Amino acid sequence: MGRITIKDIARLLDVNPSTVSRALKNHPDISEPTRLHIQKVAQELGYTPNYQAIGLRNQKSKLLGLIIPEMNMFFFPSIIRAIEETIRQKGYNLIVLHSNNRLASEIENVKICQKFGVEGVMASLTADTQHLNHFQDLEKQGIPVVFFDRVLEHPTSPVVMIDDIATVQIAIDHLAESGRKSICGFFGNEKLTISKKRFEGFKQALAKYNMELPDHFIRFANNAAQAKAAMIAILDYDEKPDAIFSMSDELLVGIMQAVQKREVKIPEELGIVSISNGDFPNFFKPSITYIEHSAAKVGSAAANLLFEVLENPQKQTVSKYIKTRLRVRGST
Amino acid sequence: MGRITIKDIARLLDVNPSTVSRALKNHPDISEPTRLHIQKVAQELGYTPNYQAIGLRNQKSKLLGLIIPEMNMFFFPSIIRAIEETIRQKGYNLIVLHSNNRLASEIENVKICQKFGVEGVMASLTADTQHLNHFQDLEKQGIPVVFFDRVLEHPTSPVVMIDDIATVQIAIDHLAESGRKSICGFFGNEKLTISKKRFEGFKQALAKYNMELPDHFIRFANNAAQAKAAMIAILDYDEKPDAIFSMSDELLVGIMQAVQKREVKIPEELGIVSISNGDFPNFFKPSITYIEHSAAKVGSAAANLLFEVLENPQKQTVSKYIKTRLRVRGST
DNA sequence: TTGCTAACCGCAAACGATTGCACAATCGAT
DNA sequence: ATCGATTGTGCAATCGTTTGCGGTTAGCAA
Repeated sequence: MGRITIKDIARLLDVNPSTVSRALKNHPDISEPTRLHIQKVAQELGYTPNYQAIGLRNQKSKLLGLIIPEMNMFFFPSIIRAIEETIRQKGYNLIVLHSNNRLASEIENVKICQKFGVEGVMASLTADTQHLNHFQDLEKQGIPVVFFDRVLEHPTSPVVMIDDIATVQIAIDHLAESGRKSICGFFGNEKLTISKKRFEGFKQALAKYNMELPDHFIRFANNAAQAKAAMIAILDYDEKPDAIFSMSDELLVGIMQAVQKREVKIPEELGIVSISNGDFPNFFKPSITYIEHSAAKVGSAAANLLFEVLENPQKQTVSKYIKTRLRVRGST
Repeated sequence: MGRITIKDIARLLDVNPSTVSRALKNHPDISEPTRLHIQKVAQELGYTPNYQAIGLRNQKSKLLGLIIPEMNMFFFPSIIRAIEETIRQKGYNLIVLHSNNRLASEIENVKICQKFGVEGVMASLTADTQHLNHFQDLEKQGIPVVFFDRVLEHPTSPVVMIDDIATVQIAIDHLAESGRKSICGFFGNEKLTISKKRFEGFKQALAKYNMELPDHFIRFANNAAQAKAAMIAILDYDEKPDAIFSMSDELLVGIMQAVQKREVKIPEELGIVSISNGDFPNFFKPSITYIEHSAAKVGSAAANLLFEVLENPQKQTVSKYIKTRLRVRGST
């Protein structure tokens, strides 16, 4: 008792499958009575088009691939939500692949995209990804790729990201203007380009205010637990910072665990600013001042950019920078 | 300059596509030299099997569908991670569909599963889902469905969930044993079966200890913001509870925002217990005591159950209850 | 040489849907 | 009445892969 096919309908109505196909897509060749009749029967039988067959015939799949470095609670749920919403309006669906922070998985995920014949790919890279050879295979086959957030320095494809340098600058400006003089910076995996860039912005911003930057005020952490440990160490030093900059929600969570553990007074003893999607800063008391880095905007921009490339394959598509914005809360 | 197909290889080597196909899958009919040669060439050319064609021919897709009511940060990232990991070992991939808490989207998502020819579906329902007609269409076509977490009372398919009554009992036992006498309960959308069941368990557990339950100590909230508002209202009453039970991480977050805002002393003035996946309780100070409801376990159990049904289509497969466990932290 | 069996490979149909083309029927115009 | 155009439908190939069946060799025994 399998699914109803066009062939089944054709046999039942004693017409040719081609007639059914045309009737179902309102092809003008089919007379109105025939068309309506076929559509009614198809409806009654619960006909559902077979995307595998359609895809094979038309060489498209109505599928896009999304490759993310890991499935965590911080950034990617919002990203996925935004991408889904954007592409569904155009009749596309998403196959989400997580790389578990491993390059080997990422390479495998690209292969999976190929096998399923996705028409385009959006990707955010693992920390270990140092080249894009595996993605070049895709582009050789005419499958466009858009990178977002965790990208490489010189990608061959368009990219969606924030202006890291400027964003960090906003954060440090804010801290400096509110009188902070000794700022400690938390960054993600140091192999990631966004970590490097934000760190670069951090150094530039501090230089602007002639602030010193002791080595132990620069912390690279791969996850919340490492951030927590690093933050505890900092709080146990004699020479304490009077402000913290965090480049992500994940690090912020670790930092705040340490802050709560050591019962540091925020903002009196310590000011805190984080780059954030906007949810986690509200989970703490006081709320954390943040630079809004909207995952939703990144997601929809990536999807729209991908469609641009799909619709104008020849045209050189440029990268897109998402605006960030300071949201002052109670931590500064 | 499209992708390399079996036909391309066959033409190049002047053999029949069937020979290439058999060679690539180590069919014994093909002699070793031929087989090795074909495999080498396929490798060099970067041949990637076309799942659309394979699926069409073999009537399978190597795709499973996952339908979730919404893409939030609380439960579903872990679920997705666990399911992915489980099914990938068997060579399957996942297409994740979110219903945005709308029944219409859920119905559409089922249709999408059909179109893509998924071999099975795992689903968690929206609050508005009151019947499973749309899923019965799937099962009529021989596509098994496994429901998890947000399920209906009498599903026709196997279900993965926790023993709601017993789980809440554990929580209340713990609160009662630590001397709490006046417990306020927070529950999710009241149309959800899990909300109803956990509320039922809550009432039973309180009755066991002869505790009273004023109406305003029962709160149904659809999200963290509603939980926060409700919690603030409770803290502003004259008659305050001495403990809070929360049925999910999402509600816990709202509750804690209110607690922090009103600067309630935890656990002195108020004890808190939540059902939780285990991450969020650590984000607060003190850490929140919770009943561990492992999303990872639910996810892998759902995937394994689905495979059981796929591998033994005739056998009646039974539902599975995931064990929960009390984790005492600082809030009680 | 004949007969027989393996070993190896090709042929062709099939999965479901689409589409260029051919063809039959109808209609209007001359 | 004949021609031409228009309308409506069928035929058949195609997408990439799989697989039952058949056929061609080689090898061996009688």
